[in-house]
Amino acid sequence: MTLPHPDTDQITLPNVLAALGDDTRLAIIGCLARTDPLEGLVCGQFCGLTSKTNLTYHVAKLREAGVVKVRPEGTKRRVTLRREDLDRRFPGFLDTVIATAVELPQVEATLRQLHEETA
Amino acid sequence: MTLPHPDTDQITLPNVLAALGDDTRLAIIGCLARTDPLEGLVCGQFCGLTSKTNLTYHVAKLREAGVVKVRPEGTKRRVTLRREDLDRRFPGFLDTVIATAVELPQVEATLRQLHEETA
DNA sequence: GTCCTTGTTCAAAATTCATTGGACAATTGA
DNA sequence: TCAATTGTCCAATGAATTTTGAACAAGGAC
Repeated sequence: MTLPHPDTDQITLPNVLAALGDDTRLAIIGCLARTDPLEGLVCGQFCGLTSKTNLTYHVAKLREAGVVKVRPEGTKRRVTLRREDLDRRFPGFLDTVIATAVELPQVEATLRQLHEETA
Repeated sequence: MTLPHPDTDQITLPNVLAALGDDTRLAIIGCLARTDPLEGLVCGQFCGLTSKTNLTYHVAKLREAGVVKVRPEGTKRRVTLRREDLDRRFPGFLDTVIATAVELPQVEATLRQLHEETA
């Protein structure tokens, strides 16, 4: 089962801005920006941010806006940033957002948690 | 009576994104981006977008987020983009937003209306 | 097969946001 | 002073968003 994603040229700025104008979702982006772009993260790794159910909701918002790609892997969902697509559509935009998003306290906390679990 | 504006370093990305993630407010930004940066526009000139009361609400949102400056001029309110402040805080961000915002249909319509009135 | 993990779905509740209308304040101009 | 212009304030409504919990599905490990 593949999830619906907008084509590159169907990504609109109002949608992207609305998707990013939320603390939880901005934190998700910040986390993704600080991990291997190809690897991404699976939903469960954001559990420090909010509940499982709520993550489903927020990740779907980001996916529908065209900000992230969600690829099923068994029972997991691998989430990656659509960097190239966003760069082509709104050159420079993602970089400036990321530059600030990576420093959000929620992002620090979530990533620290992940590191501890890995160790 | 001067209206409260956040200092440059108090402008936060979550607030700015939330402020811009709305069609009416994005249209206001688009209109401002296509007018003399020093002149700006007065609230009434956005009346094509929505009601007078509603404009007060949206312009206040933009002001509180640090996106625009609102300067009283008699009974009018002159609205200008805080270009330098936003550029210093999030380099490149405003440019990419504007590049898309200026082409919104609502912006075209509103500016056409203004031109007709002037003529 | 049976558990465990991961995430979804659904309906409900809570919260936030956007919009409206009426009354009003401030300034300008006649 | 009087009227017109411009915009604010307030309370209420409507709409959209976010959050929650319980039940469920799909896949992996055993």
